[in-house]
Amino acid sequence: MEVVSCCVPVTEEALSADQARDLADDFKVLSDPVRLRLLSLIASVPEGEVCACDMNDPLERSQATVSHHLSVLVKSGLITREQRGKWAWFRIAADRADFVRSVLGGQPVMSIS
Amino acid sequence: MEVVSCCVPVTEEALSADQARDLADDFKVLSDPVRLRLLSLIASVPEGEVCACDMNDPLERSQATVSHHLSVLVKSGLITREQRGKWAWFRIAADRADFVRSVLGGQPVMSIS
DNA sequence: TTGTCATATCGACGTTCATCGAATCATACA
DNA sequence: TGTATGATTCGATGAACGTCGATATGACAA
Repeated sequence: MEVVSCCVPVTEEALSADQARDLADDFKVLSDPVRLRLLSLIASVPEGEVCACDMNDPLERSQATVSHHLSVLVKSGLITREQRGKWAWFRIAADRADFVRSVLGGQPVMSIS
Repeated sequence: MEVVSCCVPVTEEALSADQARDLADDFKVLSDPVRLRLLSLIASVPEGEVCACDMNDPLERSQATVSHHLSVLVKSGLITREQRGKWAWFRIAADRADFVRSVLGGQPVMSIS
């Protein structure tokens, strides 16, 4: 990083419009309280996975709404979905566990992408 | 952390409804591409601060829109505003510089709050 | 005071999105 | 097959929010 004036800039270069749009989309996934609670619910169980059937009641939302938010989380890559028999099981994506921990727990971590 | 089963949970406890709402509000600030570009613009200049008058053209938004987003960023505590003469100058809040760097640049950082 | 310029606020509009009931799809079991 | 149950998709509705033109505010200059 080249310092051309009195201060060291916080970042090296400004974001392009495309970069900003992609980054904003990432944050949009995390900007809904129901999605954060779903993420948190899955992240906190010792078994490492939760059945969709166990996520309706605690969140006080309809089954359709919970299913919608779960699909957004799956699409974003933060959680994975596995069908076993007639139940769907969800777990934190292995490669995003550190990131999820930081988002939910406030511990040091790596960047969003 | 107590491990009661086969695996170590990603997080210790699930979020409450209130915690989730507060956290979602934080992420909402970052979920708009114009706000991310403003943040990025301010963070990338060696001088450490940018006049509002220099942020309309590059973003291709009206003066009213840019002003609106700047006020959202100020309200969130990510940037500060200083009036000097008839110009308003904005800089990254000193205590959030590390966080902003991580959001924009993808380097290791601390949590959002 | 008067005028001009920079910025913030107001009011309105359109889009996005969270939500839910209903319909549909998929799986298990009789 | 047929029925029951879990889960997703569809369609509609209302709220939140990004956007901008117009207006207001506040500061400097003449």
